Order: sequence, then structure tokens, then C-alpha cells
Amino acid sequence: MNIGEVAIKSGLPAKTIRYYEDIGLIRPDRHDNGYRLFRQTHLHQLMFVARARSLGFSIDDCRVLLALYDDDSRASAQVKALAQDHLAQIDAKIAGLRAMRDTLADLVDACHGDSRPDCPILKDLAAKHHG
Amino acid sequence: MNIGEVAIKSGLPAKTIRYYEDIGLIRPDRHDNGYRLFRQTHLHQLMFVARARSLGFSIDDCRVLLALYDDDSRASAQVKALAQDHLAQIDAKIAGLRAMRDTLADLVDACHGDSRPDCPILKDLAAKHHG
DNA sequence: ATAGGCATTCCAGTTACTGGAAGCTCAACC
DNA sequence: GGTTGAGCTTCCAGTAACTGGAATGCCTAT
Repeated sequence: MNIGEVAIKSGLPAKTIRYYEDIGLIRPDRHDNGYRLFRQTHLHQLMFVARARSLGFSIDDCRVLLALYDDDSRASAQVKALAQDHLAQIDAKIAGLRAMRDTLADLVDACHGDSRPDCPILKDLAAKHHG
Repeated sequence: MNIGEVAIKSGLPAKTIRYYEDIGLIRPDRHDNGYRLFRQTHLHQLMFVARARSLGFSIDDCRVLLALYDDDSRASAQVKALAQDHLAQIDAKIAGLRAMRDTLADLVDACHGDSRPDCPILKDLAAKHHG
């Protein structure tokens, strides 16, 4: 397969696939003319990565996950630990965003939003938030 | 004030403050010796930005917010619109993360996490997720 | 004079791509 | 055979918002 075909099948832009090769995440073969030659395993790897990325795993996580997937003697505990770590980070990020969201929503509610200059949002931003 | 003092008072690293000057977000004066000279207004601007950033506003949003804050004839509607936009983006991000989180949590729960290689997490990643 | 701490600039790296330019290859059509 | 057009190649630069580090200058105190 050429890159265009795997791009369609994996749902990843060709640019991204080239980038993944650049950073050594996948290693497609080459045709004599210099074109990349993708085999089924390459496509599988790309789909695997696409799915992992959609779950928020970093590229480095993907490297590890691919290696674990390749390793028949892996312990599932390793995979679970990685996923749990990642889950904790997502939870932390959600918590942070929720705190932001709540504060911001309060400010938006408090702002009448008309043609007058008085604005609780700006007042909050200008207030000293020490501590 | 020198940069070290505003750094402490604003809670921002000196590096970040220099960066903010680089990109034209703030414009401190200069001592004869080349040191930056920060006045109260500069400190206020930095605290304003720090607070806005902590609410997730982008640097470009901060530019606009600072300008609105400076403009006594602003309409609070402008500020509210900006904040509402931002709020919507945060909500979207939270929704995306929650979807991730739920899928990931299911997978983590399904994985026994012992020394055996069998692993539902890897199985999911390797499965075809078409559509 | 010299040591310490603070300040300066500039360069490079981070994450994961994305856009664009210049140029080669391949298949098809006249 | 020549030419078009799509698809492929590489390489460079830019994104967001910093952060780290090197080399160097300034200021105060001993």
C-alpha cells in the first residue's frame, strides 16, 4: 500500500503518518522508487496508535504500548499501570477544567452583558488573588 | 521594581514576564543600566494576566481583555461574549475528556493486571474502530 | 578585588502535528 | 511521444506558551 491508502484506512492524515515515521514510531518499507510501502502490520500499528491517541495517550505512551503489544510475554499489569497513570492525569485535568469552568460560569452569569462598561468579569480579573 | 520583585508579587516566573514583554503583552520601562523597571500599572497588568491565564484564557484573549479593561467606554457585552466563547470551549474539552475517561476506566476495570499477558486494554487498541 | 546574587540576551527544546514549496513518479489521454 | 494531473518525496517553518541553560553584565558587601 502507498501512504494515501493507509491514510484512508487508518483515518490518519498522510502528513501525520510521515511524521510518525520521522520519530521512529513506525518503520514502513520502501519501494524502489522511494515511495513508502506499507504492509498489513504497518496498517495495524497505525490503527492501534490512532486509537490510543484518541484515548489521550501520548506518543511516548504509544511507543510503550506498541512494544507491549508486540511482546507476547508481557504482564498485563504493565499495561494496566500505564493506563491507570494516564487515567489519573485525565482525572486531574478534568478537575482543573471543572474548577475553571465553575468560576468562569459564575462570572459570566454575573455580567449583564449590555452596552454599559461595568463588568464583574473584568473586576474579578483585576482583583488581587493572593494566596 | 525589578523583575524579581514583580515576579514574587505577581506569582509569575521572571522568565514568563520577560516572555510577556517579548510578545508585546506588557511594556515595562527600563533603568539606565538596562534592567527592566516595573511600575504599579505593570504589576497590575501582570496580576490581571496571571488570573486570566489561570481561568484558561489564551494569551491573545488576554491581550483583548487588557485592552477592554483599559477602555472605559467598553461594553460589558464584549467581555461577556469573549468569556462565553471560552466557556463553551472549556465545556467541549471537558466533554471530550470525560468520554475518554469513561472508555479508559472501563478498560482499566476489565484488565486483571497480573503477570499474565492477556489484556483487554491492548485488545481494544488493536481492534478495528471503524466509523 | 572578589564573591554572591540578580539582571541581561540569545538559542534551543518542549508536544504533536500542520502548511507550504520545490520537485519526482506514475497512469492516462491525445 | 508529450503533457496533464494526482500522488508521492523531502525539507523548512510555524503553532502555544513557555522553560532551561549558557555566556555575560551589574550591584552590593566584605
